[in-house]
Amino acid sequence: MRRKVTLKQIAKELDVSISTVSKALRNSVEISEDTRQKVQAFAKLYNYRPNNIALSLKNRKTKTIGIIIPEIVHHFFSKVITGIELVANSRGYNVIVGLSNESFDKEVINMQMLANGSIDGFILSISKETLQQQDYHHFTETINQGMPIVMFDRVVNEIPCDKVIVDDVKGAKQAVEKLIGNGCKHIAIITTKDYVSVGKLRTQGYLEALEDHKISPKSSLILKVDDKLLSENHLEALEKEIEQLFKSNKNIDGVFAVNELYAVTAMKVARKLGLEIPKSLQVISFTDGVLSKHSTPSLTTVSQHGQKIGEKAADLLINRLELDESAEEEEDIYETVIIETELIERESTK
Amino acid sequence: MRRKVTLKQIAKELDVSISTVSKALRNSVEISEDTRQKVQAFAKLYNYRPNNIALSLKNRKTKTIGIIIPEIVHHFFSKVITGIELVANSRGYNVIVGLSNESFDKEVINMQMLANGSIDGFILSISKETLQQQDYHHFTETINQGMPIVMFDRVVNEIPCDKVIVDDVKGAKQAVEKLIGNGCKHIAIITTKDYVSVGKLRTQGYLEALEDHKISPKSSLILKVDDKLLSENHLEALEKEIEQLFKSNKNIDGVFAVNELYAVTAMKVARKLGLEIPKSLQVISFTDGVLSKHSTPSLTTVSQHGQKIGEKAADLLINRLELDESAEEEEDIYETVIIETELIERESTK
DNA sequence: TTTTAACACGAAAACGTTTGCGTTGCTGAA
DNA sequence: TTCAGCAACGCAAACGTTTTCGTGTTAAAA
Repeated sequence: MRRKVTLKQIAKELDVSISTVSKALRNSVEISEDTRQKVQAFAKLYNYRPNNIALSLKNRKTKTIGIIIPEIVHHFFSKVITGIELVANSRGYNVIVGLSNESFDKEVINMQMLANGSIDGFILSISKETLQQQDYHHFTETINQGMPIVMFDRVVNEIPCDKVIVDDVKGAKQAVEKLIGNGCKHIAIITTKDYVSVGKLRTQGYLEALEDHKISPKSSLILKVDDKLLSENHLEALEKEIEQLFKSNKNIDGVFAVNELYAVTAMKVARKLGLEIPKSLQVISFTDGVLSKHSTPSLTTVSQHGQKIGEKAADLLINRLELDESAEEEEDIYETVIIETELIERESTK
Repeated sequence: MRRKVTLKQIAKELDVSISTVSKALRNSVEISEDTRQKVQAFAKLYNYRPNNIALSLKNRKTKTIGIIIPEIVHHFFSKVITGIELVANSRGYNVIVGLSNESFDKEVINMQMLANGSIDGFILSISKETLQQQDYHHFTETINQGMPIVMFDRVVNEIPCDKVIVDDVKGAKQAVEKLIGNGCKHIAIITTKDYVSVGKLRTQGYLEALEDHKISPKSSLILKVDDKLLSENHLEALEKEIEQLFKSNKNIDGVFAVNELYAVTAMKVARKLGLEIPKSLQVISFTDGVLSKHSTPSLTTVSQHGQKIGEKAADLLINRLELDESAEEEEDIYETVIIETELIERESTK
């Protein structure tokens, strides 16, 4: 087993100085053609690669991006990561992942673990607990220390950083308008509690669509599900809540759900109650994931283009990183990019 | 904006040497109570954290694990990452992710990017292209350089490293035996081409189960789907193939699919052909993901316990890393851990 | 022959730590 | 008074790079 070879070892072996080796490998004109070739041949033979850590220390940049997300077993987030990784890699960056597991503490700890030199900047989506507690000091602190952050999807406006979001209001509105256009008169929404910003915004879109079409919203048609029910272990409880919704509102002919799980569960319950989809009940869901495509009937969804979000976020971050480099003067002008949603029609609507 | 503070700055500010600061912060007895407190107070005030990169360089270890997987938008792989991240974090390690996208070249490049000092060891699952080309030099080379690798799920025996796998043969066999026990007489399998090791093994389990029950396998009941059809864009082609299978074998009463997508697609086709599940057709799938849980009917599956696989892999790797440390003498005894599969019964079987 | 310039290379600093060891200054004992 | 011994601290090396600034040699120009 031969350990990784260093400049020093090459230098010793060839009886030249470390600097000569370094320069020879970087094709410096200072080095004679002769030694240059000797060094390069030797380096290739021993498969020399510069030590990344040493470079990071010297350059004071790691060419690594830190990602903090609530969970990874989630179609949307993994799509975003795919996008980030794609552009990061093509621009010579690595990607290091931390999971907050929707917990404030883990979010803070994860950020601290990474902020001490391991990475050049963050791309993150805020955990629910953090949103609930509204404690954002760990974000502002890292930003103050000169480490840029790009937030996506779950963002908060107060924090000075670039953001990539979808227009949740607009996307939801379009979905509900689709239902209205398809003849639905009594449209229910299955959403989350309000502290989840995206849930709140999608609810707002729902309300705006109704309002625009002179339909007065009924609070009994708005089901705000507790987040605990999102975990896969509380399916029955979720089903119960939704069943209750249908039973106390027999005339529901359209459902807008803020995520796939709510939608497929609603379809399941509806089918149990004898409703036919899309004949007597039409369903649209936010978030275009695997479930939508393969459920029966397949779901009409509002696609968020997770991968595109990731790509854009990575581009924003790397741009800022490499801009800092040249013009050390940082303009505190932050961008908020809105990725357009897209209504993907499938079998759950007419 | 105050940049990250270093030992040097603290030293200068307090008019002591760098070593004094370092020792004071680490509570060395060499330092007087007085200065120790002064230093610690100052450090806390300025929120000093040792620079990870500098530590990595000095200690020649990064406390970071590199993961290379074919894709991340995949329930199984993201579950594995969750597991890895869980134990890695609890043991003080970070996790850096590279996606091979099932490509040999990207796998090699990704490994090279990380192997140059950025990480202490790899956890990986081999890309399909690599399996097809059977070119494993990048694995053996990194191992030769003293960087341990743990492989999971898609492994190859020739490579000297720890491995975490599920018993694909046994899992598949149990599934098929379940179908047989439930009265199925004509059981089809929908699998992949043989170079995908897990596909091959699961097929083997299928055959063994049949053999054990004196059922002679019929080649017409074995559908080996081309991988290209796994990508979400070739759904119709996949459906066609499966439809063909059903049409040329009208008596099929059981289907064992090596992944969820094949299974739900099979159910979809079957339903279209007028087959009732599970009455006239029972379906079991390998890989317990989101689809299984939420499809209609929900799928009976062979769960691989992805998270547990990740946890075990991380433990193996970190154990080896921290063993190297003390007893530099490495025993080349590698472990292959088998995570038991579990048959999760749902609505697609009687 | 002497000066100059090009050429080829080496020494050393720097990035931020940790740590073994050397160096002060002082106290107490001989 | 002298010296051992201790307390408290600083020096310097090391991790592996890159890069600036020498420095020595040689050949060409004066």
